[in-house]
Amino acid sequence: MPKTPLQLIQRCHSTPTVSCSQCRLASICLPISLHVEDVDRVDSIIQRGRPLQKGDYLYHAQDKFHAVYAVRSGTVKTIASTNDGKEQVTGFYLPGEILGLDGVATNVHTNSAIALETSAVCEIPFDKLDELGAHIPNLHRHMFRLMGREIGTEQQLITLLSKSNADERVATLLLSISSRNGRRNLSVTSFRLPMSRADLGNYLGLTVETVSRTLSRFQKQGLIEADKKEITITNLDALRKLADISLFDCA
Amino acid sequence: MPKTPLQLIQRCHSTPTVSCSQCRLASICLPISLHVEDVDRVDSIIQRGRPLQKGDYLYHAQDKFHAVYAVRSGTVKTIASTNDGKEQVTGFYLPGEILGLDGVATNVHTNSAIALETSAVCEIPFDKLDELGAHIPNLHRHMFRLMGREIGTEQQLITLLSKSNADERVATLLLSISSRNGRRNLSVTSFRLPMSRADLGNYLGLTVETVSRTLSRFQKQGLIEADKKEITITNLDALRKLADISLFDCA
DNA sequence: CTACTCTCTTGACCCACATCAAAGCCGGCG
DNA sequence: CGCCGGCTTTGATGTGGGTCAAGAGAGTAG
Repeated sequence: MPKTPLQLIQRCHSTPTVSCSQCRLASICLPISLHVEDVDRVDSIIQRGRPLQKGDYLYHAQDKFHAVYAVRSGTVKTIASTNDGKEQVTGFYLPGEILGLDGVATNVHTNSAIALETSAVCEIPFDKLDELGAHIPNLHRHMFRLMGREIGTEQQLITLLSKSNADERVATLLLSISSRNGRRNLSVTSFRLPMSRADLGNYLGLTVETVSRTLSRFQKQGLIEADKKEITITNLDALRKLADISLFDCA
Repeated sequence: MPKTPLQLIQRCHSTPTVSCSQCRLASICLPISLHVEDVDRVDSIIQRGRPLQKGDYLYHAQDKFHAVYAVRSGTVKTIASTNDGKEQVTGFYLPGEILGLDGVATNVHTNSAIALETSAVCEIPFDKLDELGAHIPNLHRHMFRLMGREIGTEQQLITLLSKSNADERVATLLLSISSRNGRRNLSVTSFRLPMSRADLGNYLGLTVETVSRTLSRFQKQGLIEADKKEITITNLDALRKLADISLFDCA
């Protein structure tokens, strides 16, 4: 039975076509191959969620956990709240990425997920996915990889927060967003930062002011051009030299 | 078929007896019940590793991933190295805890694991565990919980690193180690910090000096008594008030 | 016993980033 | 149009914790 190379589906996903009417799990997750009929089986349990507007909650902390979510378009952030009311942005999720894996441990979401802009999200019931795994041998391993990747990403963020200064943090995040947009190795590349300076700062453990200042300085130094949320990386090598820790580049 | 309540095995684990000659997975992981024969099946794939001396590596970063490890006695730390040679302590693992889940995503460990003192560790081949899951329905879900817990723990550390000052960080860690030692709600409790001040600081994103100063001040304020690595919490409530973020208390 | 090393503690100083403050920019709406 | 509220930028000032330096213990080897 022929395998479905990921490349194909992924291309379909990054430039959506009519035929790609449903999210395809295989295209969202890590690069392994599934049998064609398995891809279909997996896809059949995926629900297309209603579109999210900016500020809409996908789920709240304390909600019962029943599904993970794949971002089709737009951007979603996850935040965790501490006892004393502080909020920590724990992740940004771009198209093709999976969120909602918090909650697997306790069956309750520990984060809230909020759309940063108009977004489309697919819902993947976790129990059904788990059941399907009994018939599709690779699927469980696949899900483990998914969670393992989340662990890896978080460890890199921990290192970043623990060991880096403001320049390194901001540079790292710019490179991360850029490469997750598929602009991995272009020497000059521009993209949109979908989140506010406040969200950026919160995620990176910095204040709004520091983020803003750092971006301004990067611009003066000719590393980037920044117009509000539109960013152009003009000196990739210099930016890379700043960001010794590569966030999200693991897999 | 009767279920094996976790309580029983766990008690066996925390005060090892002759009959508990092998680590029992069920006793190490999250509180779910397995059928008795399933517990045996799972245990049958577990290898008892050779004892580790202080400073010994359990595995190195870049090693091929083939197993996760359960700490039976002693303490193990995991560290991640950045491109430019900095090292980040990503976790401390006490008896009954599982490490090695980094590497699930890429089949290569991204951390190194090092014994902080003489330690005994069991090796659980991941592939075999995964295979067993086909016969033991709960097992896969169990492993998901395990990884989900790791994700939760890391998110709490991220919040701690991003939002807290030195006092909060140190207080949080003390409470975490204390409760993981089983001294959860005793108003006066003492325990041993198995890691050096340097490791503590590295983990918490602080310098050795700051850790030392903070502990000294806690002592002056009557929150704790500290004699080198021996710690006694003398004012639990005050310490709790400092540490708004509860590390490792999720599950 | 001394000498050496490693870890921990304490003090003095300094700097990166937080905080406080103010002004610019932009979109929405009456 | 002009007003208002949110987001961003920039400047001025303050401070928590990093850095540097010097001892103090404690363990180990000789």
